[in-house]
Amino acid sequence: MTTAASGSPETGPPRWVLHVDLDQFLAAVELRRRPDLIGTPVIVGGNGDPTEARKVVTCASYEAREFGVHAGMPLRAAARRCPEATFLPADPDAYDAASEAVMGLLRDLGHPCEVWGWDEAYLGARTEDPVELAQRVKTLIAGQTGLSCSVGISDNKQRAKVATGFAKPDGVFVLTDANWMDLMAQRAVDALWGVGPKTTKRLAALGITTVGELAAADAETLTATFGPSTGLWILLLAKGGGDDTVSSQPWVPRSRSHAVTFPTDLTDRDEIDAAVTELTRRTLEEVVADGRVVTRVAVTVRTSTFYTRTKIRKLAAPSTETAVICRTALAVLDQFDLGRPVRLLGVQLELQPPA
DNA sequence: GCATCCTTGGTATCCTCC
DNA sequence: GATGGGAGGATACCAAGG
Repeated sequence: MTTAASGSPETGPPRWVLHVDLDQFLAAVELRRRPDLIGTPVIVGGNGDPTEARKVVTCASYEAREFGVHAGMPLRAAARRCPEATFLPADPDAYDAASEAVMGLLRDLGHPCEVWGWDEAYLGARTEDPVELAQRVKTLIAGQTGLSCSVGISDNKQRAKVATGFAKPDGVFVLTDANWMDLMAQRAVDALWGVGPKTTKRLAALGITTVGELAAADAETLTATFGPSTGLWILLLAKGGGDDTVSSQPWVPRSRSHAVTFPTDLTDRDEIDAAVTELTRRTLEEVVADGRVVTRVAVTVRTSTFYTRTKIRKLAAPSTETAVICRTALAVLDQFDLGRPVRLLGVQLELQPPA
């Protein structure tokens, strides 16, 4: 190791950020209980029926990806590309359990551990040998759970996440100031974590298409285009910077929501009302089970033309009362012009911070 | 009493990620 | 010709209040 991570005191080992990412997580959990499918294309999504309309791929095994199948693709399209694949329904309980087993192992390592969803976590560690730690993590997870993971190593979360991309599958990769520009300068800006298709397009309008060009861009131009916060943030990302905090504090959700895309569009107002009421009740039950209290109620409507809008209303006072919250949801729904068939309805409950 | 500036709260939308 | 579901942060705009 030639380059020390930042943030270390004058004495003691440097501080590193390790991004641990489970490989093809949902598919891997399925393969663990269906070893006969190892080495074959497996596609997880919907209810496991590849002819099901309006459902998409949640996770594709590496073998399925070779056919061009990827997350977010309609199941029917996936079936056309890879008819020999095994299609499996999503099993959230199994993924919850597998994820918790892995995160428990990571927390027990004694380093700050920040969990990011089902299949990712960051470790903050002071060590002279982060690669050894990464290998130890991989061995531990594989031995205890049978799951493989990749580990990206850097001095901040964003760059560690990019490093994981170089590590996949089942590898370890170190990305620091020493090799950042060599590896990233010629890549398109959307190689940066946090730069998506919209930002890529707006940057292209400024004549910026690569990470190197973005890193050399004028800060004032960027802030004028993207605002003071986002403009400086993407400039920092391009230079290899990012957020170097790793917190073990448990994640506290700010909201809870559910949405459904209907197999056929709804046109009957009573049916629409009933669907919003059902979504509200289901979401509220989960909120109450978590001991949380609702402050605002949002309703999302997507019409048959894919026109999607959200409206939101603050409650007169924080509440967990079903009648109050359902009434509010229906009142918000009432603000929409429901002249077109409804494809999707969603309800989001915003929550009071816990005391 | 009126105009102006600043702050804050509320809402809507955009963008990104897994 | 097809576009799921869940979540969070940033930005923009408007209205109200000081």
